[in-house]
Amino acid sequence: MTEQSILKTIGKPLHRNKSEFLFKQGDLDTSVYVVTSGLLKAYYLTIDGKELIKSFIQEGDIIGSLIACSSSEPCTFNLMCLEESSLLRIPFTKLQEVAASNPSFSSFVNNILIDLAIKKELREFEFLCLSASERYTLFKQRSPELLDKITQNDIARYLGITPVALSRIKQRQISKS
Amino acid sequence: MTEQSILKTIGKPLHRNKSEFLFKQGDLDTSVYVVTSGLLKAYYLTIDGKELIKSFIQEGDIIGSLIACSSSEPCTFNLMCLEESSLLRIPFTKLQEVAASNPSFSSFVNNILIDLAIKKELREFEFLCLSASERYTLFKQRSPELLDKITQNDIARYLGITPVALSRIKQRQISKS
DNA sequence: GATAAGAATTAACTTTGGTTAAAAAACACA
DNA sequence: TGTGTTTTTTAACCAAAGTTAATTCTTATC
Repeated sequence: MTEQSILKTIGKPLHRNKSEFLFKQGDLDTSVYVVTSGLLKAYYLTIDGKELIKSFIQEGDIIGSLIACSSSEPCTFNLMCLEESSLLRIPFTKLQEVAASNPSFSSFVNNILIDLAIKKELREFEFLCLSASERYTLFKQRSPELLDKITQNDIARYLGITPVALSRIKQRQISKS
Repeated sequence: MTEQSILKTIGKPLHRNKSEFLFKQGDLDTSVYVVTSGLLKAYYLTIDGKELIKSFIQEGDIIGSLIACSSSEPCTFNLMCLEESSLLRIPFTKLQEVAASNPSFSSFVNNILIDLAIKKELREFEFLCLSASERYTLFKQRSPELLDKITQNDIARYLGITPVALSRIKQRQISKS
């Protein structure tokens, strides 16, 4: 049995329309979601109502609140569909159960965690070492498929700047090339 | 046998003086290091010679280049001692070997990875949602023990700003309180 | 204690990004 | 096609942070 087929066996199929949520900040959701199709965004809402985007989640990606899963605390971010999406919901405990009795599945979970940690390290690198303009260039290179699916507002909020600032950056980049 | 004693069994003890390196950017080091005592910094060096600090590593912490370990690519950062330090060096493959045959050690490794991913997520949150001044306040709250061990220059490079900017932030915080 | 080296502060100036508001452009859909 | 909504751009002004350089403070060492 492949890992993917195990996921299908233990996961419950879910469907959400555009703008619908899987969970919101403060919810207690200890599930992990595998995206079968569609597009989602994970984002923080600050006290003063500002939205900052953690990540975009596409087909094949896996998402969930690590903090909620590992210590049953409330989710610290929102998970919302940018497009109609199909997912599999898998309780984190179920994932641990299967991993405990199946070594190859355990190392599969391990690799997912390593990939996640690497992704977050890369993002740390980008915030530490790159300017907003450089981060935007990198985003265009790495995720060209997202450019026409996501609003510029959302790209800005993913890069950690305001939409106005991103618009200016684009102008600067055009005039300098 | 506890996980800690397994680590001691499979790890080679190492000792480094202040300013010495465990590895440098570009090295191919697929080991993981457990810090027995001392203090280290993991940092990036940009092409134009700027230093940006990923993390400070203290007693009990585990550090290594995830990218190097998981795909045998060169390390993307430097690991240097800020104080004389004792460590255990453990080849990543060895860690995987033991995990493959020992379920409880496997879930131990799993938890380390989850903790790492959570730490990096927190840092992402801070860069996305907080100002430099707020990040500095949080750093003081969370790591008061580091304040007198680390230069302000290094704190600034950890917060993603210049030492000059941090000095200004301190002034502003004093005059506003 | 004197001297040198490194760390932190301060100042002046520049660049980048935030804020607010208005205008233009793109999009949705009745 | 027309109307309303959302997105993007532009402008003006302000705040935060980078850069460079000079100065002061600290620390280490002889």
